[in-house]
Formats: sequence, C-alpha cells, structure tokens
Amino acid sequence: MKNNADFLEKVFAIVERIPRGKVTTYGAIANAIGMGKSARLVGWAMHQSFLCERDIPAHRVVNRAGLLTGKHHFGGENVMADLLRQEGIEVENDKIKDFRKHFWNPDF
DNA sequence: GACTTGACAATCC
DNA sequence: AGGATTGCCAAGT
Repeated sequence: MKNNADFLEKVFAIVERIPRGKVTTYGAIANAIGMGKSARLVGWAMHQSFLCERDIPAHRVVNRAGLLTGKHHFGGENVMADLLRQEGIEVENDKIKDFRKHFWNPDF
C-alpha cells in the first residue's frame, strides 16, 4: 500500500509541477492527493523535501493565507520571500500579495 | 510504548 | 468578527 511513500511522491510531483510565478497551499495539495483533511502532512512532506536531494520549490508552497510560514526553514529570514520575488510574485511582509491571483490549483 | 510537536485547515463558540 | 478547539498523520523525544 505504500501509504507514506506514495503520499510523499504525490506531494513532490505536485510541487514540482507548480509553474514559475505561481503558488499553492498545503490544503490544496492535500486535497488533490486525497488527504484533504491532513494539510499538516503536506508540511511534513515539505520538510522531507529539504532532506531529499530533489529540487522541490517549496518556496512556492504557502499556507492558505498566502503567508510564508516556512521561510524560517529555508536557512534564512528573507530567502523564501526573495525567491518568490524572483519568480515575479509580489511579497510583502513575508506574505504574498494578490495571493489569490498567483494561486495555482493542482488540477491534474 | 506513550506523549508531544509540527512548513495547516476547518469548525465552533 | 475574532479567538479557541478539534481533526489529521507521521516523526521525534
């Protein structure tokens, strides 16, 4: 049944599919995978992505409020925000402006 | 082996 | 409208 491993694979696949300049939320990913009620697992998976060698653009994944919740985990204070700005996303006070506009729905 | 914590979210009061 | 509580799954202590 590959429960946990398959879950991780799905998360990685979705995050890697996020187009440049777009962002998504943990809940959206969880919902797309089928674990809709377990958004925390997505956050856990993202932490695994850092341990993994894969280039997971985790900076494109934020919480439902568009707040850069995981910026502290990028090894810097403004690293995540800066990355998003390079993508063309407007970030203000560690929060994505027009988050709804940049939101990418993980619709397969 | 049990309890607490965690990159969240939805609901209840 | 805003604060508090619960749900969910896995890992770390």
